[in-house]
Amino acid sequence: MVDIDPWSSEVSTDYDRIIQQFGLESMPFAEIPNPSMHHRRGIIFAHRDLGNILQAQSRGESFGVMTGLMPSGQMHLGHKMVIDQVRWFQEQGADVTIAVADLEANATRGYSLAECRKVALEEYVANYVAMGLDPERTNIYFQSMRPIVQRMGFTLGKRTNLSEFEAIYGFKGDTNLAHVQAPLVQAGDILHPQLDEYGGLRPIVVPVGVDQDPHLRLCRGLAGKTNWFNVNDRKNGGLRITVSIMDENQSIVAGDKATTKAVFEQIVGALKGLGYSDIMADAKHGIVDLPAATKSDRYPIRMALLTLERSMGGPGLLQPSSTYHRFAIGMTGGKMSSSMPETTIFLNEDLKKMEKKFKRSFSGGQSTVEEHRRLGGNPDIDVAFQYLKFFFEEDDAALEEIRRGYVAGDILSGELKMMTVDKASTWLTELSELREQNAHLVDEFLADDAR
RNA sequence: GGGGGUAUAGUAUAGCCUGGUAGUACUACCGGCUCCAGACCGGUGGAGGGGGGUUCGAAUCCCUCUGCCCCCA
Repeated sequence: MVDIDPWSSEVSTDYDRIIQQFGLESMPFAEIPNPSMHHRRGIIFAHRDLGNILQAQSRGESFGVMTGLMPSGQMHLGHKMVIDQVRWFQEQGADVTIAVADLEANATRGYSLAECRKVALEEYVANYVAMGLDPERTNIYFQSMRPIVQRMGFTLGKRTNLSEFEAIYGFKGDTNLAHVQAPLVQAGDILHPQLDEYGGLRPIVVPVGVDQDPHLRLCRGLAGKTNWFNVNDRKNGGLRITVSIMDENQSIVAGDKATTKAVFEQIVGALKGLGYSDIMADAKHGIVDLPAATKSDRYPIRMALLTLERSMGGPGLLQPSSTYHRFAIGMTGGKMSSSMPETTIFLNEDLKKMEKKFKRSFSGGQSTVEEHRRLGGNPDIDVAFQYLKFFFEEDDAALEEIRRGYVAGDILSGELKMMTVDKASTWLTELSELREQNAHLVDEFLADDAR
């Protein structure tokens, strides 16, 4: 995990470094249809394989968005950011799957499953309802009630080992094994929506903060290792498909010569459907070349091969896509953390408490009025401004006007705080009303196996 | 299977040997300063894992359970 220095005004370079370090891709802002506030403001700054999602969407094919919740503690603004993104994907046509990590909360935090359920419904789902997710296309399930995710975690565990966990998570000999199981079950959570019973093969995107990337890297690695067919760049241009022979599929894809030949005929058959005229299959060397294929062809090719793999009895799992958002600064200027209530605002926060928190929040103002008028404030480190930017001011022009006013010294820090408090009050009040009004919908969000 | 260590406030820790007011730092909260916050100054909260024993009195000594750490096999 990379520490993100909240004091730094050179935030963008930090995030550039993260993109480098984590091997992420920058957000292709120009290609995002109907960009949200988070996209426009660069809050969502990177992704992995988002192209899969965008391609599926532009072709009118199905795609999904996945997230999870730990049913402990209260929902706060940090959670809102993720749900806003989930809702955006839903508005773009995604189906939504939400995992309640009750097994994990039970094993690592000592909550009973009954408590988990209560917290999940009353604290989390109630807010999802209020934040406008569509119950028709949202499925919330409990890990404990969907055994397939545990089974998948078990199976996927074959593709990794303790050394990798040590490297990714810093686990050591003293690590409780419940913490070792959790990421595997989580991989099951992320991948299982692709199963035929849960919507079938389609790209799934997981919006997260960068601190969650290790989970996704693991999950992508695990999924990739189960694939029977590889798609790689070909030296002379185009793409090359090779067959990955392992214990599980040896008898199916690599028996005698006749079997191998038949497999390659099937690969060619699957690719023909995509309209390539030049398919160079070489069963003897175990390769199929597509000289004319381009980078953007990877996705349809991959999907065709996964479909073929499934028809042959393989798991046919597509690596999940992901997007990465910046973290909002904590109220006190440091990190926002649910274990430190003074650093964030809860979605059911009392308005007076909220106001108090803003009044106490770190500012980017100067020491005296005179200095402030002369030098202006620094919105990059000013909590009130950052909260308008991340959460409460949807209007870009209005936000920019406030920013200019603050930088110019026309708006004092105290004034900016009051503006933010007003906005936050309105939002929290509306959210609370919506929670009440729509409480009856909570049940409709639950998957059949969660009722 | 055997042996050793450890458990103190939200966090990090002192005190235990030699029983007698649980101390410190950060955090939190309140006040001052400040347009506000921070910094700074002043103040206020909050704690010995569970059970049992010894004792007038136990964080401290003993037993035990539980959690965590380590060593040997």
